[in-house]
This record gives sequence, C-alpha cells and structure tokens, in this order.
Amino acid sequence: MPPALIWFRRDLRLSDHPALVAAVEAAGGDGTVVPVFVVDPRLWGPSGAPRRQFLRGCLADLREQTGGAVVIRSGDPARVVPDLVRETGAGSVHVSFDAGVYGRERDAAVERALGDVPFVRTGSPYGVTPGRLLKDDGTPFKVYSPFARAWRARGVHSPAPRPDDVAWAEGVPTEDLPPAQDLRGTVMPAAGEAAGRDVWAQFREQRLLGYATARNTPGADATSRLSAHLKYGTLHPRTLHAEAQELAGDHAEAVEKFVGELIWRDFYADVLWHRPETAREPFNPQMRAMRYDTGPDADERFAAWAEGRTGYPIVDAGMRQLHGEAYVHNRVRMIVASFLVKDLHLDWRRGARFFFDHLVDGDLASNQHGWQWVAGTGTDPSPYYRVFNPTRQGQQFDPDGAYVRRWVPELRDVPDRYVHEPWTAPGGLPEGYPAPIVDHAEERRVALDRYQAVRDA
DNA sequence: TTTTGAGTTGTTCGA
DNA sequence: GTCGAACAACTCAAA
Repeated sequence: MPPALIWFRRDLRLSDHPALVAAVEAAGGDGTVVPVFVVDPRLWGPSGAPRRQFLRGCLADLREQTGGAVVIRSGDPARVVPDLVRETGAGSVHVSFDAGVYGRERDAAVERALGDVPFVRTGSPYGVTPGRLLKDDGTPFKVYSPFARAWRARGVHSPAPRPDDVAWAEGVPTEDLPPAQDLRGTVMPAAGEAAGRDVWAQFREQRLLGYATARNTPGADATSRLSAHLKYGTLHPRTLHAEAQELAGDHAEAVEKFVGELIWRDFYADVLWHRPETAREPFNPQMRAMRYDTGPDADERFAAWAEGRTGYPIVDAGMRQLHGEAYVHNRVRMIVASFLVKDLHLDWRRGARFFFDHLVDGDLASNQHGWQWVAGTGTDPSPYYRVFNPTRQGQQFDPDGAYVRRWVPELRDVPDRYVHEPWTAPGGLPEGYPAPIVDHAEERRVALDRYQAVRDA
C-alpha cells in the first residue's frame, strides 16, 4: 500500500483522533503514515505571540510522540500538501473537518490541487460538527438553549481508539520548529497532548465537583483552563464529555454545567458556520446602526482599557491577567468586555481584536460571538438594559479581593470593603493607582440611550 | 398559521 | 443586608 498522509491542523494529538485512525487504515498493514504540519503564513502571520508559542509547544510534543516523524513545512497548503504527496507517493490525504471561515476555503483549494488523490475529512474538533444540528423547520438555531437541548438529545460519539504502533514514515525532509516567540514575561500554560491530559485530570479530580458555583469566582481559579487545549485540539471535547459523564452519578449538576460549556463552544462554531460574515459584522443586522466613539479621545480610553489602568479594579485586574497569562477568567472577560462597549462606548470589534491577539486560546467563533453577546449585537435576545456594573461584579464575585489584589498589587493594602471602589477608601487612592477614568452610572445612561436610539430607528 | 413559553452569566429600587 | 419587582418589549422555538 502507498503511504497515507495525515495533515494535522487544530487537532494536535494522537488519542481520540478519527482522521488519524482513517489514515492508519488507509495505509493498511504495510503502508506508512506521513504526519504533516503546514505553517501557513495566512494563519501564522496574524497570530499573537502566545498562540504561536503554544502551537510551537504542541508541535514539539507531537514530534516527540511520533519519534521525530512529524514533517513541518512552511507555505501555502495548496502548494505544500500536493508537493508532499508527490515526494512521498502518498495515496490519500487525511484531515479533521475544518469548519472555520478560512479553513473551509483553504481545504477546498487543497482538494482541487490534489486532483485525483483523495482528500478525506474525518471527524471535526467539535462534539457535534457545525451545520449538523438544525431546527425542525430545517433552519439553524439562533438561541443557545434549544441548540443545547438538541445537542444533548442527539448525543456524542464515543472516543476513537488511539492507534498503537503506527508505522510513521521516516526520512521525509522537514523544517525546524517555528521560532520561539518573545513573550515579554507572559507565563504560558504547558502545551501538548500530555500537558492537556494533566490539566484535564487535575480539573476532573479536584475542581469539577465545585464547578457549578466556583467557576464564577475568579479568585478561586476554579475553571477548567482547557480552552487553549480545545483550541489546538490536544484534547477533543468528545473525550472530555465521555470522561465527565463517568462522574455524572455523583456530580450531576457540575457535569451538566461543564458539558454546557462544551456545547457553547459548539454553538458558536455552528453560528459562524452558517453566518461566516458574523466574524466581522453584527449577528443582529439592526445593530449596524449602533454608534461607537472614535478619534483621539476614544483611542486614549482604549489604551487605558488595554493597559489595565481604568481605575476600576476588576477591569484592570482582568486586563493585567491577559498580559500576565495570555488568559482571562471567563466572568472577567464579560466584565472587561462590557466595560469597553458600555462604559467606554467603543466598538466591540476593537476589543475582540485585542483579545484575539493576546489570548493563548483565541478562537474566532467563541471570541467574536462572546463579544457580540456582551455587546448586545449577537445571538442572545438579551435585555438591552443588562449593563455590568464593574464595582458590583467585583463585590459579588471577588468579595475578598483575592483576584484584584493578585493582578493589581497597588491594591494590596486597601481593606476588603473598599477594594472594588478604592476611590472611596478613607485613606484615599493607593499610591500609583488611577481614579476611575469614567463614571459608571453616567456612562450606563449614555449606553442605554444609544441602544434606545437603535431600537427607535 | 397561531399561540405559547422562554430567553447564560444584570442592576436598581423600595419595602 | 435581603428580597422581589420592574426594567420593555421582542424574537425564537416548538407545539
């Protein structure tokens, strides 16, 4: 049999990998498998340093796991992949289905360039492949809850077996790993499949039990921390789903909440699959009329937000966590996003772009639609008057200030009861910490007026 | 086609 | 401090 080529993209693992299983089967008993990763300038170029570094770590891990067999090539996949097929004499190319805006076009181009060589898509990075779940009338879901009901009713496949003793092709010329990135002091999560398994095992054993409530407390660090692994496919959500279900007897509520988060990921991927333009445009077309501030003054407010010096502790802590860990706690993402859009009156796309550039887990579907949800332009028919109050959110979810003190050391000595509104502290603002750059109550009214204007239009 | 129930994550006010 | 009601109507999903 001729070799089979497995082209890794956002599925950088060997376990529970249906496309890899398909490649091994295609190679038969005596054929080899050629593991390939293409460094595509169109994806690599726009990625921020944290994502590049994490991807690099995943490739290093994959190379180790395959005994050094992974072939790395840079360039346009529509040229690189057919070249490799010619070089190796591969009889088929195997991939996981990519539902992304760019990915599906790229794959179509590669498939055309391959001519008669089969381009085989097996599995996808989701529990349910985007586009598969439709309402009874045949149209896509626009609301999370009904989508989640349908997702749970449909069920998820069992994990695919990990192929053992794969005959990896040897001696195919490869480039080195892509260059290490200058992270400017950002502390990164460990990359690769084994690291992902470790994070998952720890979460499953230690934090899943309390997940339903503790996940909202940023100071407790009770979330799964699996987002980067899901983004790069070092873990598959199907694996997590199956292994979480094993605990459902004792921890039904926690497991349901956790699976609910996996479904959110699938939901937003599904939304983007049906409406690719919503990576840039409001999901709700009416919201195109929304007015956002621009100009030098707006730029200065954006800079204060981006650098974590707004004078609102929970906002500043969140943005400093973004720089410190290339990651932000989920609830705090909502708070800082709400602040940008509703207190500073800036376009959600500016914030989404900044997140995407700085997060290690930056995923187009989840990022853009998470922002759209907060901005009130997205899928959730949310009450327009839902405006996060950064002080109240801080007091409610970080009552002892553990989170804000971790990231904003200037607040270390401010007593708990003032830590989310240090400008009211009897001793005044601590040295080096700014006064609030805007008045929340005032800006809330401005935001509500602007939403009202869109509704009236 | 019509109807009905529901919609991730909120805030403020007044009792 | 705690609690329920009001916020204001609209869209979506499914019967």
